[in-house]
Amino acid sequence: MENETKTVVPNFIRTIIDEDLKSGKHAHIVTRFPPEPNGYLHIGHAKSICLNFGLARDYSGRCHLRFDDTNPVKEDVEYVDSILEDVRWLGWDWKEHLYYASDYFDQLYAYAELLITEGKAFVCDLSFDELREYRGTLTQPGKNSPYRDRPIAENLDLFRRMKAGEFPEGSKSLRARIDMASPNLNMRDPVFYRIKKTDHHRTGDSWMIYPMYDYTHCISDALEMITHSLCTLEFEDHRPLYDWFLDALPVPSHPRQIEFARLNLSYTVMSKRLLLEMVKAGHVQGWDDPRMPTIAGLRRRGFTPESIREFADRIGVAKASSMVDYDLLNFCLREDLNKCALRRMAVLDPLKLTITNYPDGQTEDLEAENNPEDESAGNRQIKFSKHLYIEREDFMQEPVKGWFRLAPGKEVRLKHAYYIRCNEVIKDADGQITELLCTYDSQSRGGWSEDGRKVKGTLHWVSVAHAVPIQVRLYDHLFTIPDLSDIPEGKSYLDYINPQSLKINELAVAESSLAEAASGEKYQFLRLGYFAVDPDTTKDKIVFNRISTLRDSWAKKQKNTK
RNA sequence: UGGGAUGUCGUCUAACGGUAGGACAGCGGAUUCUGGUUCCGUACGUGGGGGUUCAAAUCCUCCCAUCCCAGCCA
Repeated sequence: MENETKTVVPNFIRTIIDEDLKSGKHAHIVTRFPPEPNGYLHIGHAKSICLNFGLARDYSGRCHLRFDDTNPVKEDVEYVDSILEDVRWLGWDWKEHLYYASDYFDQLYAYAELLITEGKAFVCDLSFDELREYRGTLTQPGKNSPYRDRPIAENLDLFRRMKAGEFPEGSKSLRARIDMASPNLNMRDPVFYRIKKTDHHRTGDSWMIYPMYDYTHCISDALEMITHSLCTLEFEDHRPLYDWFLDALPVPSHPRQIEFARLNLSYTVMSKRLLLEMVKAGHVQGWDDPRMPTIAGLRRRGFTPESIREFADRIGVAKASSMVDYDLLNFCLREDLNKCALRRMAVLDPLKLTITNYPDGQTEDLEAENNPEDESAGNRQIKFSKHLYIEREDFMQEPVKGWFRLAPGKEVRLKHAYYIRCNEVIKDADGQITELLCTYDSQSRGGWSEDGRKVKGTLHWVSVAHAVPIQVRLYDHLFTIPDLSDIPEGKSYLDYINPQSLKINELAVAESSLAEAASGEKYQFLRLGYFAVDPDTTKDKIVFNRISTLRDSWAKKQKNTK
């Protein structure tokens, strides 16, 4: 990755960093990616990961990976593990800079006592409902809590007893003394410690109280000497609080929070809550279902880390909410795989084709390049014989204008093999085409002839005797509409799940070299698309996921003329 | 209707007072043993009204639209 020499496109965050470096405010930058381990990472997180780690790389700074694990009720080690794996898989290295907010619990607690001592925080006995009432509304100011002016000593005592587990959950909270009349609700004496008698996945049962995000995040950033703390737009309103805590405490630094727009991708959802729902309700088969926008899903589908990083670069970063076209992701995938995926032949919807003038029982080995974009990928042998399969779609009884695939009387090239001409069409009682009888030109071995004859159509094919049956999973968008944030009243995103998002093809056959295909390998099936071997693959059944199709200008043309 | 933010080709994103550029998508063409790739060409945009200025996407002003905020979630 260090070799990626690309022209960096400017953005507002780089502008800020450039200024901070130039002015001497910072000698080097420190960023961080701070996931909460309460779900799997998705491509929206990938944007943030690539942003933070990418900035650190480009500016020779560093990027921390820090788990924001302050709510044991929602968090789990399963998620910690998956996040670690996903970030690593994406190609990033946090080196020794792996942190957990829970590592700061002691320091955080000490700071809280300090805030109390300085009269900047108080223990409040208001219940959830009362608190909501006292908070006021968007247009009306809130009211001071009756406990707001408790003596410092009492606050301290109560807080210590909260810590000791003397009070039930919800009965007390620690709040900052700021301003109940603030137009910013976050500043209306926000709660920043609550009682939760839940075991934490790292600290076990040692804590009865847990600090909240607004308090924890800014201090964690400060302790780690983060210079630029990047987060999404919805935290803009929290920045005053971020700054308030840091101003109120003797922290070693005061990072700058900068907000950017989160990624929205067309035809999918990007909320952990919704994704979790999809998993739980069985609309998909798990977090790593190849239709999911999760890193795990994309990985299983066959997307490469390179393509996702490229995608993250290309979408850029700005403050305006936006929705990125899924086609850009496809483009990045194709761009990457075109360079490195080995070419193979497979037929998804086989139609039998017999070469009548080819010797019975003969088999030939034909030479085929593995990748026209990369000579070093070498060649392989493919088996040719009298009986073949071609794609049913590649034959048309009565060809339309512009058709240059197979049709009665027409000559086409079988890729890497021979020119053939179709002489006869065999149908069953229902009129279904069951077989094509063709003749081949033995002089065109390798798919080329000396006479300069123009044969425009080239088909992929598989020898019947050597065909390896495969299962192919064809995917489409998870949802039927591009913008899931724009759902009419009374409808749910569930109403827009695409029932066609997965089609399983059991008819497909592949050339013999694919018999040993191993999980995770990616190929281009000639003229069909990019495919990855799914982990469901067993010795008896090879399973391929279609990652994406190839561009298809013929299909496009047909669509346009209709 | 309080506060915070944002409006640039269909989409994403540059331009920071001086020719509105790039990418994806689109369209057209060339090359091609993948109707792939590659290459070339082409169309398309500053939310609106006022103002400042020789000059405005950029500065001022009014308006409009969209997004976020009333968890002891992050």
